[in-house]
Amino acid sequence: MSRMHNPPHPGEVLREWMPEGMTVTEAADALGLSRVTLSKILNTHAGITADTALRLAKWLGTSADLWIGMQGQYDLWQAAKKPRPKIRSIATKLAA
Amino acid sequence: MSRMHNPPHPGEVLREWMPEGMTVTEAADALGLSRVTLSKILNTHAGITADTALRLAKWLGTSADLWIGMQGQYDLWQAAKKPRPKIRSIATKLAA
DNA sequence: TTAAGCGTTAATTAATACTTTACACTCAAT
DNA sequence: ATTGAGTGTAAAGTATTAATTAACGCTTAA
Repeated sequence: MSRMHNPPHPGEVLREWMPEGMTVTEAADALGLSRVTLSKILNTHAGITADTALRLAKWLGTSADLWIGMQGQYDLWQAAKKPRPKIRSIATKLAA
Repeated sequence: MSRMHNPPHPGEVLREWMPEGMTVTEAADALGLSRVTLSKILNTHAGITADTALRLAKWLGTSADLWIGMQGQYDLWQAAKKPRPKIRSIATKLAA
């Protein structure tokens, strides 16, 4: 099976997980990140690192996997948009 | 459920996928990467980027997901070893 | 003994995450 | 109307990391 298309930036999803009424400033403090860094993530201007995924997991009680996986899907989708040299499948070669 | 522990570096796994008798030089050519870059990956001295994952997928006929996911698990595991400030779970806070 | 293949290093370039500082904006409360 | 909190964003600096090419020394097979 192939993959979801146009996967969301993890920041968009994180938005939904943010506790009601909690400010970005408070959340950044809770996570031990700067306000700027968290703001960038929430506004899709920075990605989730493994370290950040672990912080989110602790904070929200999710798996770290969820966040790192989301970032991976997003990265893949973005990368797929860019040009890349044609690569011959090994199967094609073996069949030849 | 939690996650596999000590997940392999993607390079180790890639080793197993390398077609019998194919040289590193040939594989690097097929992937459009330099020999140095592929060698580093295979010897666990560099990671798999989204771009590289897409190349491997094309070449080997796997999903790109497989490779990016493996890298994510590896990164997570490595990051988990490093010290990180204690983070209070939101659940704890809500319970308070 | 040559040539191929390999691992590795070095030097360089390019992204990208993170920090702090700073500025301008909105909005609610006084 | 002015303050203050919260926000988004930009700039400047640090650090990490993936990629390149060039080069070296090693091993192995022809």
